This record gives sequence, structure tokens and C-alpha cells, in this order.
Amino acid sequence: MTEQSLPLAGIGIAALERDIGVGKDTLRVWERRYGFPKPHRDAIGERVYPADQVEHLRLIKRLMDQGQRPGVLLRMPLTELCEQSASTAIGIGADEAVDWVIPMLKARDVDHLRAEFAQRLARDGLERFVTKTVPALNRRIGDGWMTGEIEIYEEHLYTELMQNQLRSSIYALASRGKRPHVLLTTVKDEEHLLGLLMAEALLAANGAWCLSLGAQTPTSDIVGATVGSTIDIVALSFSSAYPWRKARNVLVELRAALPGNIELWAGGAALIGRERMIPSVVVLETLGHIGTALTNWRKLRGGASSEHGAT
Amino acid sequence: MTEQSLPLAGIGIAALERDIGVGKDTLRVWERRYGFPKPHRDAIGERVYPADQVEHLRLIKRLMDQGQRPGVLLRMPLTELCEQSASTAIGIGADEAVDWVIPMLKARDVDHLRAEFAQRLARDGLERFVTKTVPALNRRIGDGWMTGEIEIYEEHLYTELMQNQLRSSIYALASRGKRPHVLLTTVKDEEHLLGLLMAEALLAANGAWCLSLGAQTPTSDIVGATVGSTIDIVALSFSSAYPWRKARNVLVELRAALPGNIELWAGGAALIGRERMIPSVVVLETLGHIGTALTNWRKLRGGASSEHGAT
DNA sequence: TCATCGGTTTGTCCTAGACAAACTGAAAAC
DNA sequence: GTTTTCAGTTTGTCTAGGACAAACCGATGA
Repeated sequence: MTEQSLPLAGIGIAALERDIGVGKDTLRVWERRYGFPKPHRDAIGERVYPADQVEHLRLIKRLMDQGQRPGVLLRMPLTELCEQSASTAIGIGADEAVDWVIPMLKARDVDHLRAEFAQRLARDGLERFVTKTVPALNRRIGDGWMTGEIEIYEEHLYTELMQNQLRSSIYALASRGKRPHVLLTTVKDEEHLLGLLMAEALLAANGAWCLSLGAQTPTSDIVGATVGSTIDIVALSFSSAYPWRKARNVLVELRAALPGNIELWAGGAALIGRERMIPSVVVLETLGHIGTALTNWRKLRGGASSEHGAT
Repeated sequence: MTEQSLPLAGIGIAALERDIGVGKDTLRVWERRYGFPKPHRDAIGERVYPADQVEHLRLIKRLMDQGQRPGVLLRMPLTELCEQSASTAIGIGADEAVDWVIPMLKARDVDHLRAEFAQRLARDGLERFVTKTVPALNRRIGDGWMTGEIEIYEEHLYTELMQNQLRSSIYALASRGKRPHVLLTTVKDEEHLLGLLMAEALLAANGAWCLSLGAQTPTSDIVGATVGSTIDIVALSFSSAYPWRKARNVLVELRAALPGNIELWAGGAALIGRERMIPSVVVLETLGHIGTALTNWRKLRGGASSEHGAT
């Protein structure tokens, strides 16, 4: 009785923008230029995107994030798109065997998942867990979702459990006062926290003092939070759904607004291949670079902590 | 050379959207309807908002967040706006002396705040901490923000620190398998997590097994997450910012979609005074009612756990 | 091998109109 | 006396097609 109420099921353009990470204007202009996506219209003529087109778009966005061109992908039939996706997936290969996570998620075996995460973390250490196991798990979940192997809420559940695991590790590591002091957050419209938590865990493991403001802090608040504080570094995370141009604009704007003695670090899938793009912003292409960046900072700034009064 | 290049300094509409948190469409329609903001135009006719208008808008947004109406604020001269901002300052009653939090926040004394939270929690116990101290702190922070005593990002910071405190308490309490099994989350467009975490802490302290899906889970995912699981209760939190009619609709819809043997609990400021509104949904007006509701559930359902197969 | 240049692609901004959801306040019903 | 209902108003988001700059492409020249 509950399902039949909406035979024209689908989502609106604002929801699609959030889901896929492509602006409303862009979605409309794609429809005009390439004839795809071609959403249904509801009673008042507004766009309603059915689930299959949303999936189709998600695949396109994924390939775009790998550097493919929109005009080509949007004209390509779905079958060919799938081949593209399959052929790019080979190169990565087996980082670590993590297939166990799928059946556990399907069985809603929450206690078991929690235990498995905790056990692997204890056995391998935080650094290996965060740089190897978690990315492998994320990839496996992402693939499983693309192939329809797992449902959206199972991905949601995984994310939630992993976030809790990381939070408790970070809490246990909390160091007092040690330099550098790092402010972590994501900007408005970027709600993915997992990457940020992974970064925070690595920073904390390397003895940095971390302060996370959580997700979606407006830029003016980020600046405000550094005023009169002892923050040395502001670190931001951008997921692949975040349009990289927008990320660049935010970074340029924030760089200009922050005092010069505070470094600005940025990372996440949205910035891969864009290291050179933003002047005087440290772009960390992978989590592994955090350690190096931290060592560099300590070498350059660590000894000169008395300089903090400089304008 | 870099600074002087723009004598007509200002920001574009996309940057303003990020800064203030008001959509591009809304900004344009305000200009059309109320004549404010009235940005300059650059060489190609695009909007350029000067700094004073940005500040003016920031003030308006702040008063809007307190519940004032846009049409009134946008027609009001700046001077009157400032008076408004100043005059909303009145104190309520003293639940508990929590004024200490303000200077600590102003001093960005994060370590001290964390320590203070942890100490009070250890001294008074979780139940008292969550039902008395945290609400008192929330109220004090809210007041401080209305009066301009503290900045928005300081409220943000408080929320983040408190959430971490609660999360670590919950993690430490995690009970295995004990009934009832409670699924906690907020619905789409409700991003406030603090109330949900407070509820989770109380539930966990009373021996319930909790699974939090975090914020903004789509209703279909909430239903999906209960399928094939052992969930007894779905619990939702609605902050005061959530329109109560919308809350009622969501609850009615969700009640219909969930199997009858799963209870639906809802709480939060949006539902105060609306206990009778939704049939067969348990509306918890205050956090204190969680304990009673739990006892009731155990009396009615606890003994009959073999019923869980019923559809 | 690297820089320069025209042509093409692509995202974002523009205008102005429309409409549903949310809010307001008064009248009606419990 | 409280709560629900209802009409009127406010308010945000959507639609359409046009425009243009910045980014990207491939070819030509140094």
C-alpha cells in the first residue's frame, strides 16, 4: 500500500544537485545541449529525475572525475559507458582483501562489523588502517553500490559505523597542545565527513593537536575561528562529488582571508590532479602525504614558533 | 600589485551564496522585490556585491535565523536593524549556573572546555549531565548568540565539542544485543544532531542497544534499514527550526511505511505541545520522558520478544 | 620539446514570470 | 479557553532560452 502512492517516483533538481554534485544550471544546460538527462515532468512542469537516470548520471560523474569529457560521456549510450567504467576499474587491483564487509552489511550484522573494524585497527595499527584498509573498504563499498550489490542505506550504515570507529580512535589519541595546531572542517555544501576524519586520525597519530569543526562550516566562520586562536594550519576535505572549480574558488577566497602565517591544506578526491592549481595552498593528493607535509611544517615552522605575532 | 587591481572590490553572487548561506535565486528575487541588496555590475553586467552590503546581509540572515521575517528585515534601514539585533537580549531563568562556558568559548580554550565537560559528566553522572547540564548549556549558548555575546562559529564550536563528548560516552556504554533495539536518525532537511545524541546517550545509559544512522536519512532508507533487522523502535529528532507540519507529515508517512510491530518515537523542540498530533507515534516532549517510555516498552513488549516475525 | 594560437567545449550568469509551500491572523468548533 | 480551519499573503525555488568567459583541444611554429 505504501509503494504504489507514487508511480512517477523520482527526485527533483535540487536533490539531484546534492546527490551527484552537479549544479542545477549545468543539469539544465546538459538537457538542452545533449538531450540527456531527460527527466519526466510533474503536474506543474518541474523536472523529476527517475532512478535509472540518476544512476546513469552518477556513472557519468564518476568517469568525469577521472578526467573524461562531459560532451563525450553524455552522448555515449549506457552500455558503452559501462564498458568504460569496467575497463578503468582493472588498473587498481587488489589493495587488500575486504570482501568480508559486504555479507556483513547485507546481514545487518552491526555488532560483528564494529568488532571487525576494531580488531583490524588494533592488529595493524591506526596508520595502516587509515591509509590502507579504510580506502580499500571505501572502494569496495563504492563498487558494490555501483553494481547494485548493496543498497544506498547499507552504504550509509557503513559510513556511520566507520565514522564512529575513527572518532573513538581520535578521542583516545587526543594530545595536549602539541604543534602544529590544526583546524579541520569541510566547507558549505560538502557534507562528507569520512575523509576529514581519516585525515584527523592521521594527524592525531602523528602528534598534531586537532580541532574539528565538523561539516559545512561557512568560510567566514572558518576565518573567525582562527582569530585569536593558536591555529597553525586550516585543513579542508573535498569529496569527489564537490565540483573542483568551486573548491578552487573557495580555497582562493579563504587563502586571501586567512593571515599569511596560517597554512591552508586541502585534500580529497575533488583535487586529485589539481595540485598545481591553487597558489600558496598545500594540496595533498593522498592521505599518505599528510605525514610528509607534517614533517615539512615542523622543519620550517616548528622551531620558529615565537614568530606567531607576525602580520 | 595584486591588491590594487580591483578598485571596485566586491564579491560575486556565487561567493555571496557561500558566505551568507542564501541561494542565488533568492538573492536575485530579493533584489527584484525589495530593492536590496543592490549590487554593482561589472563590465559584462554581472553582480558585484560590495563589502558593506555583504555585512548588511549577514546581519539580516542572523535575524532571520532567529525567526524574523525576510520581507520586514529587507525593507528596514540598517540603523533599525542594529537596534533589533541589540534589543533581543533578555535572560530567562537560572536552571544551572553555566556562565563559565562563555568566557571559555571566547578564549578558544578548547582543552579547558573538553576537560570541564568531562569532569561534570563524571561528577554528576550521564543522566543528570544530559537532562540538566547540557540543556542549560544549550540555552545559554542560544541566548549568547541572540544577544551577540558570542559569534556563530563559537556556537558551532560548542556544538562540535559537546557532540564529541557525548559520542565518546555512548561508545563507552555500548551494550550488546540488549532490548529494545533502537534505530536513531534525523530525517532529510534536519541536520541538527545534538538532540539525537542526547537521546542516544540516555537510551544507552538505560541499557538499550542503539544504532545511529546520523543525520538526514531519507525515509525510504529508514524503512530499508529496518527490513530484516532486529530493530524494535525507530527514534527521530526534530529541532525547533524544523516546521512542525512537515514533521507531522513525515511521521504519518513513516508510520504507514513501517511494520506495525516497530514503534515510532519522535522528540525535539519542533514537537513540543504537539503530543496528540500523530496517532500511533510516541511523542516525547522532553528528554526526561525517554526513561518512562523505555520502561513502558519493556513492560508491554519486552516479554513477548518472540513476536518479532509478525508482519 | 615546448610555446602560441584559433576553434570548440563547457559552466555559470542573466532576465522575468510562475507557482506551491509556509506563514499569518481571524473566525469557527471543540 | 484552547485548538482547528480557512483565506490571504509572503517567500523560496523552479522554468525558459540567451549570452559570454574561461578552460580545453589540436595544429602550427620556434
